[in-house]
Parts: sequence; C-alpha cells; structure tokens
Amino acid sequence: MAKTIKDIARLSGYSIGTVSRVINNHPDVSEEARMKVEQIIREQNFQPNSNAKQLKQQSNSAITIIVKGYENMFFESILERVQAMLRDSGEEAAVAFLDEYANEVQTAIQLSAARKPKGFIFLGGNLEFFRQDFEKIDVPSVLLTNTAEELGFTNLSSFSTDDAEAGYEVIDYLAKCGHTRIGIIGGSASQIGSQIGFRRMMGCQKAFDENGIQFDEEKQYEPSRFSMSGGYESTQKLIRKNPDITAIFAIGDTIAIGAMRAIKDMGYNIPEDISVIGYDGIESARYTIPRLTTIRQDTEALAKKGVEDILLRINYNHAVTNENIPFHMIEGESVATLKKKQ
Amino acid sequence: MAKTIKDIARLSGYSIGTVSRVINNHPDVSEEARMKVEQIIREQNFQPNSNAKQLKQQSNSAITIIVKGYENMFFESILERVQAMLRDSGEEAAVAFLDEYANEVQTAIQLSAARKPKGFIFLGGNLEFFRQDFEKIDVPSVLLTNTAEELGFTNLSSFSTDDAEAGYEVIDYLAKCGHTRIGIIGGSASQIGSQIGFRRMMGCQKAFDENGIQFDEEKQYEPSRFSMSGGYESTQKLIRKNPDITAIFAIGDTIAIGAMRAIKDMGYNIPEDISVIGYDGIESARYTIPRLTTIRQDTEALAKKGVEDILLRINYNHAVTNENIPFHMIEGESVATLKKKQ
DNA sequence: CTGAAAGCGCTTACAG
DNA sequence: CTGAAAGCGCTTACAG
Repeated sequence: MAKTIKDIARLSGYSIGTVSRVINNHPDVSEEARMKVEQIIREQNFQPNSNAKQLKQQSNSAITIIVKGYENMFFESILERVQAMLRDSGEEAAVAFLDEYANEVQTAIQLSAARKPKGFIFLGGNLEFFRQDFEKIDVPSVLLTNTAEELGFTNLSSFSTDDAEAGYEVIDYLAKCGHTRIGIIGGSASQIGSQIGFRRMMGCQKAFDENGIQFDEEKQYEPSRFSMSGGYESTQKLIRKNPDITAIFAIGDTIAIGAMRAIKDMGYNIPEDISVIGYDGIESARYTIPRLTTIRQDTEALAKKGVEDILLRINYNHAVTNENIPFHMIEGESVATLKKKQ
Repeated sequence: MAKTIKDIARLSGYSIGTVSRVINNHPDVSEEARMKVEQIIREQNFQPNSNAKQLKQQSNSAITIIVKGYENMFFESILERVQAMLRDSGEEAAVAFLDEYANEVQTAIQLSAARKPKGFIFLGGNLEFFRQDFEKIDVPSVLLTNTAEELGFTNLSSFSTDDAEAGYEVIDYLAKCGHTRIGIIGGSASQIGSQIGFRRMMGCQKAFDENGIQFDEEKQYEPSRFSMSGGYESTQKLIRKNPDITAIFAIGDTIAIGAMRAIKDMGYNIPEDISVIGYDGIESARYTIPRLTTIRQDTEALAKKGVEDILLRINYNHAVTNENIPFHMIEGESVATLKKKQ
C-alpha cells in the first residue's frame, strides 16, 4: 500500500501541513521538524502523489512533444535527442505522433485542457494553424524546424534552418553542376507561406532565376508526404511527366530515399542518369548507395537550443527566441556533374 | 479559463454527479440528460481534468514506453504505432529512450517511484535485468520483441518473434542458395541466453549443423550495436578476418544497412560478391539499393497485441500472455544464389 | 434516473 | 514555527 502524507504526519508526530512544507522546502520549518520528517520519509520510502499535488497546484504535467508525421526519420532523430536532454534535466516527456497533415495546434489545445502540460515542443508545424489558434495556448512552447518569428507570439520560440537560403544553395549547386532540367518533390508548395516546403521553394525559385533556368512548377514540381513511399510515388509521377529530367531535389531525406529507389526501379542509374539531392542530413543518408548529397540541418543544435529555451521559460520569465541555425551541404555521391554543352 | 464539471452542471441544469456519469458512460442516465450534457460539453469544449480523475480513481500517470537504443529504426516504427494506439484509447504515453546497453528495469523502478506510471511497455529488453529486479515493479507491463515466458512474472506479458526459428530459417535459406562461408553480425552472442542475439544465434547454429556447414564463432561472428554505424564497423572487421566470405547475416535491418554500405566501400558488390540478409523488416529495407532480403517481424501485431494486453490488464484482472508472433521472410535483391561446385 | 455529499492526497492562507 | 481547515475537480456509494 502506498504511503500518504497522512502516514508520514502520524509517524513523525507532526501535522500534514508541516510535512508538506518539508517536502516542498518551505523555509519556515524548524530544523528539528525537518530532520524528523525527512527521516520518516526516507524510512517509508514515501513519494508524494503527483496527481494530488498537481490538482492542488493547478499545475502541470509533462512537457509534451508533438511530432508531425509518422515516418519522417528526421523528426525521429530530433525526438530522441530532445527526450534524452529533457530526461537528464529531470523532466518527463510525453510524446504525441500526429499525421503530417493534422492540426498540431488543435491537438495541443486538447491536450492542454486535459492534462495541462508544462510546455509544448513542436517537431514541425504549419504556421497557418499557429496563426489561427495558438493564442489559446498559454504555456511556453517551442517550434522546431520552422520559424515562428512572423507570428509574434510571446510564448512561442522557434529554432530552424534558413530554408530559403538552403533551397537557394541546392538549386545553385545543381546549376553549377550543369543541370538545367531539374525536378522538385516534397511538401505542398501551394500553401500560402505557412509550410516548410514553401520557403524552400522560394529559395529555389531565386536560384532558378539567377541561373537563367526555366522552372515550370506545374510540370516540374510534385508534392509529396515526408515519407519514403511518398517520395517513391511522386518521383514516378515526376519522371513520367519529365522523362528528360537530369536532377531531382527532394526537400527531405526521407523523401529522397524513396526517390532513389523509384529512379532505380524505372531503370535509371544514380547519378549517371538522374542526380538526387536531399535535405535534412539524417543518418540514413550517409548509408545509402550511392551516398546522398544533402543539406545537413544541425539536429543537435536544434534539439539543444530548443530544450534549453523551454526549460528557461518554464522556470523563469525569459523572452522568446527565434533563431536560425546554420546548415551546410554534405556532398555525397548522388549528384553528377554534367558536361557543358558547346 | 478552463471549464470544470461544475460549469457543465450549471449550464446543463443537471448535477455534477449526472455530468460525471455521462462523461464516464455510465448506463443509468436518461437519454434526455445524456443528450443535453453532451451538447453542453461539446459547446464548451470541455475536457475533464485528468489530475482530479486520477486522484479520485487512485490511478496513476501515463503509461511509459521504454525504448532500448537510440538508433534502432525497428523500435522507432513500433514506438510510433504503440503511441498512436494508446492515444486512440485516450491514454497518454510517456517515452524514455535508453542506451542499448542500459538497464531498462532499473530505469523503470526509478520512474515508478517518481511518477507511478500505470504500466510499462518495454521495447527491447535484457532478460537478465528482468530476472534480477523486475519483482520490484508492480504495475502491468509488457515486453515487446523478446519473450519473458521463462521468467514467470505475473505482471509481465511478452510478445515476440520466434528468434531461434527465424535464425534457423535465415541460415537454412543461405545454405540452400549455396552459401557455405557465412558471417554473422550484431548483438552480443556471448550473453547467457538473455539477449535477443543469443536466441537468434541458437537457431543459426542448428541450421549450420543440419546443412553440414562449419561455423567458427570466434572467426565468423562479430558483435555490433543495433545501429547503422555499428553495422558498418563490424562488417569491416568481419570481412578483414574472412575475406572469402560470401554472405552476411545482420541480425537487425538497421545493422544490415550499415553492413551494405561497408561492403560497398570495401569495393565489393551486393549480392554478386557478398550477399546480405537482414532481420526485422523495417520500412527502410524496402528502399535500399539493392533491396534487402530480411525476416519481417509483424510490427503491427506486436504493437496491437502489446497495447491491447496492457490496457486489459490495467483495467481488469487479466492474466499475462506470452505469445510468439508469426514472421516471414521477404526476398529482396541482396542475396545471390551461388553456382553449385561440381 | 438523479442529486447531495463524502473523500481521493495534497497545498496554503489563516490564526495562533 | 505549527496546526486546523478549506478546497483543487472529480467519482461514487447512498438515498430517494
């Protein structure tokens, strides 16, 4: 049978009020009482009931990590890091996996009502959902891999990669390698600026323009879920529409891995016939055959800064931060340099 | 401001007792009252306070999922499924990632004292740790991917694949394909029967014997963490020790993916020079180039049965179950059939 | 079928 | 410094 604060009170000879004060390190307890109560607590191996405590304090349950997408290996690696860091700080972490297209803010609102989490960490997020409903959330939150700066919420920090800049770099790199017939897969570019994919596309467009390359979104872009099967299918569609394509930019490594397999299954070689470039820099990308060329997002920094920021804001009255984390391109073996046409 | 059951009572014109009965689907409520109360709940977007509920019901905090290993993609896929199923049942899930070699039972004991979880789901586990300390855990628990049958705990179910049988099938398959110089990587075979790797090895040994194939563990086996980098390194070691090897059995797909990359980097082709066969049947294995031949563990069944079992045992007095889930081999493109020597 | 009331284990003004 | 007591939001016998 679990002990309660009442048992400790009885055993120690003090009241439950005093026991509670000892447990919560209140200053106004005599040294004598503190010693005695602590001894009994140790003897009885007593642990306060967190339900009662939280009910009374109107406080809050575990920090909740909301992961958008079941099959996105990039988020999985961040999740593992975030949970481990939270754990090292003595914070429990609840996790909710959501469909990639689900409304993560609605989910957070529901969880808020039911369990009052201390805070939320979003792995991926659609800014439109935040704009609509995030005001209903009043606990410190962090958005990872997308920037929330433009929203201006005072309880939402964000750490992300400069997606436009990275998108620019990818296309510019392909152009410098001599590619002019380039396809892009992944995300849903049509969304009005709220999605990761959109910002990456903006950067791409700039690089197309600067390099004088034609890009017909209708024809050379194919949306895709952030999954291997999504990448596989959208690549098939893209190549059927554009049989003369020489390079594909998959805006997520998970998508890229599906793309590579599709290219192979359609009888082409990578990179001889079609080059592939990814985005994220997940561990798997270092083991594909051929190795994937990709943009490496700094997972450790993303996780570390996100966790530090939320812990600080949960415990103190710190202001939010919106920060871009540097990225860099990793050259693998999946991009070919084309001969210049004379 | 969050609504309480009191607000719903006031707004609906019924008492809080009746509201509570509606929420908990008690039978003795008039249809009329049920409709009215449910309508108000919907209108107000009311969520019961789980702290109060759990306090009253003397129940406990979230079901905790303990994942052994940070980089094992097989566990990641089960984790996502388990969390989603728990969520659909209205159960919150806390997650703790541990190092592959950490003591998961000690971790569970610590978490028990601090938060009294309703139950534990272990993704992977070392039977030796369970034997030593699991008696200290008194909540319903489930071990996934390893069998706990021999331990006889009355609060620990287990669902797993018949590892010995599957190991046997792998080696027998390679033998039938004409392979006689076979290497095995992954796990730590030397452990005394407690580890997954050991049971798989037992099955392998049987197949070696039946097929009259030599297997010198010292020379043809290489331990490895369940990670891509682990697979990469152990494959390098194995091939250096056995340059004439024609097939490698990696006892986890994550390991196998590392192995394939290592083989390639050493200048060999798969499967022409060296065949590779994996274990688990993770999604990534369907996208490798070449596609990985592997043993598919039934992830959905593992997750589904594990969750159903723990929910039943949390709420009722059901007995534990120890069940083997059927597996099957998926033939990919990573195993070559050798010409019979005359 | 419904309401009034006790009580889950805790925290925290309040009074002394 | 300490105790008695109210109350957090819920569930559930009990009485009607």
